[in-house]
Amino acid sequence: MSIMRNMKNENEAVPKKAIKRLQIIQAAFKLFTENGFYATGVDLIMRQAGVSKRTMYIYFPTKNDLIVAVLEFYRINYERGLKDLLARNDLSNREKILAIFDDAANWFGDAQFHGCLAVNAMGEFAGKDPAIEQACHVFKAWELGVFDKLTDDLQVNNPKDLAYELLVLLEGIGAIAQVLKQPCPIDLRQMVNRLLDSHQALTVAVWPLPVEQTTLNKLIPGQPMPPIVFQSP
Amino acid sequence: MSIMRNMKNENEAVPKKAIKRLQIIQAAFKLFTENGFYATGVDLIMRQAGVSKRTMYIYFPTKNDLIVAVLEFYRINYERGLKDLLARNDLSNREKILAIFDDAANWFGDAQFHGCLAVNAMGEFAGKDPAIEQACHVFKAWELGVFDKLTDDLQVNNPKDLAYELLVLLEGIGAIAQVLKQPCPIDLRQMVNRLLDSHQALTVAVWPLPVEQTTLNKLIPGQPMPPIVFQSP
DNA sequence: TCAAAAGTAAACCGATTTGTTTACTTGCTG
DNA sequence: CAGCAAGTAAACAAATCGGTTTACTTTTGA
Repeated sequence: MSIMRNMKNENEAVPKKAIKRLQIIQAAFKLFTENGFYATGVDLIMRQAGVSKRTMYIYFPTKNDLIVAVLEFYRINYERGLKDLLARNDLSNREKILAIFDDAANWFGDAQFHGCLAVNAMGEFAGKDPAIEQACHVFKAWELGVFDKLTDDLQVNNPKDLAYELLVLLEGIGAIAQVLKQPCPIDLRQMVNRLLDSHQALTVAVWPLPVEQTTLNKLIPGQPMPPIVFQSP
Repeated sequence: MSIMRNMKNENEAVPKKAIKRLQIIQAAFKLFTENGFYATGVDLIMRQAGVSKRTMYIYFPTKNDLIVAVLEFYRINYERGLKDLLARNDLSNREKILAIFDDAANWFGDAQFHGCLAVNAMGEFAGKDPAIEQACHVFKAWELGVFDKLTDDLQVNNPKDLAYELLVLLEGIGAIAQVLKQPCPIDLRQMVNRLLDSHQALTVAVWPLPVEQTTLNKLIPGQPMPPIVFQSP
């Protein structure tokens, strides 16, 4: 069970007032994910949530308000799912990054995977509802921020760039999985490892032997060489 | 002007019968791209196409039939835009790949960029209309095929994997651009080059200096070393 | 205990949706 | 030039949309 599919039911221990609100959001989240936003009517949402339409419109005066709340829930749910992993101190940052991709690959491989909700929302509301656009932006910026925190104390020259490129991989894998609906044919861990290596170490492929020592010396004059990493071709 | 935004007007020299059809498809393509599928009504499409509703429903019995035709047009339009580039014999395959990403970066950087139409369509119709799903699948499989052709006579171990990973980059960059609406902060050519290098050459990062010649020799015992490539860190 | 708060169920509203039909006009071609 | 194919414009239909309102019931807390 991947993080994003694991919707924890902590409806207890929460102010009772907020329970109804959460019921609505969770039902709407499921329906929006599976059927899209425009295609999901409010009548169906209220029926699935077990809530009257009047109550719904007290908590969310418009459907778009509900959509914004669902996108915030989407992010908070993901954040909570990652919390334990990110807090572990027995894992290196590289291992945490790899774990994120392992989990994502598991999620994307689900036949029920319908793509990133924020991307889908942009496809339907870009240029039409600023609040929804903003919520999508916040989600994606948060994702980038997760990788930022994991790369900034890594020994790399441009941790921000590395974080962005990791997000590129994550989004790319997801988008393709959403459309092709086939198991990802590549070794994702290997791809991530290679990306990390290419940032963490000065990478040089050599041919033919013998390589002159002077060639290696002038790669980055005056700078210490980064760690040695071997990669299979 | 990127390939995907350049909608050639070859309405002349085409059977007059098909002109109306193309008018409808082009208008629908623009509206679906900018406003989404569900949110775009057929009345607006027919008005923008300068065509009566009756004519529209003769060419496309249902709105979803039109959507399928638009997705096919989306692919054919892209294919035609790439044709000249792919046919050039003064460019290496690596240069053609880089040119595709240059063009895509230009396209994604447009403030009017609304993401890949096939991905957006899946977000709205996944699990609801098999014909639309199929059209999206065909589009993405075609994109993968373009990279397949460009990598299979490259000197790499797993050209299919490389092609898939190139598509991952393309999709990832696009999805992030769609949501964040910010200029891509990374050096895309460098990222692509590094990916190609990592497949084309045995890559090894070295530290610390001096590196012993024997270290290099034992990388892959008995196998010839691949070509030398220097990459900036 | 009792009144306010919060919830339900369902009718209702006007606007909009896809899709159909009718009456009329244009344009090509034998 | 006659006639048919193909087009337009607009009214129309049935369903559904987001959202409101009304009448009634349940829950809750001082």
